[in-house]
Amino acid sequence: MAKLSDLIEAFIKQMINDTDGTIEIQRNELANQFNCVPSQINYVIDTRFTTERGYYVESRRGGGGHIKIRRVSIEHKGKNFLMHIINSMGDNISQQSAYVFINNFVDYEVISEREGMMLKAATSDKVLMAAPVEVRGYIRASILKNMLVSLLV
Amino acid sequence: MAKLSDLIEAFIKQMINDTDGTIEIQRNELANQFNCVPSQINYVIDTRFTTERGYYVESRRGGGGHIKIRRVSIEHKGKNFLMHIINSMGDNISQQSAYVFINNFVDYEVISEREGMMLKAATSDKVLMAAPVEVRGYIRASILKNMLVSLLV
DNA sequence: ATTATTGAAGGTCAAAGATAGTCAAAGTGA
DNA sequence: TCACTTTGACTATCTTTGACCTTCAATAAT
Repeated sequence: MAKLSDLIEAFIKQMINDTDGTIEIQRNELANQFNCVPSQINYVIDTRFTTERGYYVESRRGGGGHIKIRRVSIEHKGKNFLMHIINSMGDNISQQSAYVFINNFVDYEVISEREGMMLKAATSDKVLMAAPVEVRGYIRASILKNMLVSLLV
Repeated sequence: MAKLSDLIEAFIKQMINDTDGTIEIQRNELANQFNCVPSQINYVIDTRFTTERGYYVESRRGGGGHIKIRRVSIEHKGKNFLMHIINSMGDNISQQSAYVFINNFVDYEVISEREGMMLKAATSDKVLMAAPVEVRGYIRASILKNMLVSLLV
């Protein structure tokens, strides 16, 4: 018997294929269809629909809450390049290192200067000051990758 | 009934678009149309049509009372407007609140949709997961403001 | 003319309801 | 054994509801 998570993964991918690349699900409802606990949906999303694999995920809690999953397109050559770089990034990145990535993207015209500025603003040390020093690099990596993937949507 | 608030928000925005930017509603009447309690109208206004989000709200009680919602005028678009909003933002912002800001900027055409996506990507709960929950709102506010300021350059 | 009363709005706030997220222990299988 | 999966108790966030409060305009009472 195939693993439940694999089934859920396949199901979600099918849904995405059936649409134009974006779906919106309700965690509880989906968990119900698969007879599993709701948090298993999170597990599937966290392990299979990551930025590294080219997915952009948003969610909202409370009444009317939902999870939105978008598959980004990597058909264009610039996009493919970007995806490779995202995959090569670690999950703990310094400001300096982030800026090197960003400058390169601008140099290679993968992103615009304006976008580069926004990326730098979002990944600067200054902006993460309120975060404990041990986790800044992780947050920065997460922000950087998520923003880059959002550009591929 | 899921997403009632979103429906009401959309309805009000539509009304505003259909006019020259100012509408006058009666709380009870609107609540009636949506089959909800009157105070839900307040909830929608308080969370989506605040001054800092580009709307000006006035109201009057008693007989003939009403709520007037005005969208900040076209003349105030652009850098000054953005700067003004940035200054009025608190320093602790939830994802939901950030997204409302961002949606409004896109609506106002102060930023592009692509830039809106990047802002959302950078201010999502998901991306700040590694930060202690008590400081997330502060980091988010910092990211949001810094990114917006970077657009003013 | 002045004041008191009343009914018709809108405002507040906190509890209850509805979702989703987290984390770590327990289970599984190669 | 070791990495991956499954579960569930606990947490965080957003929405809906309702009881109670405040304000205003019209008008009745003095």
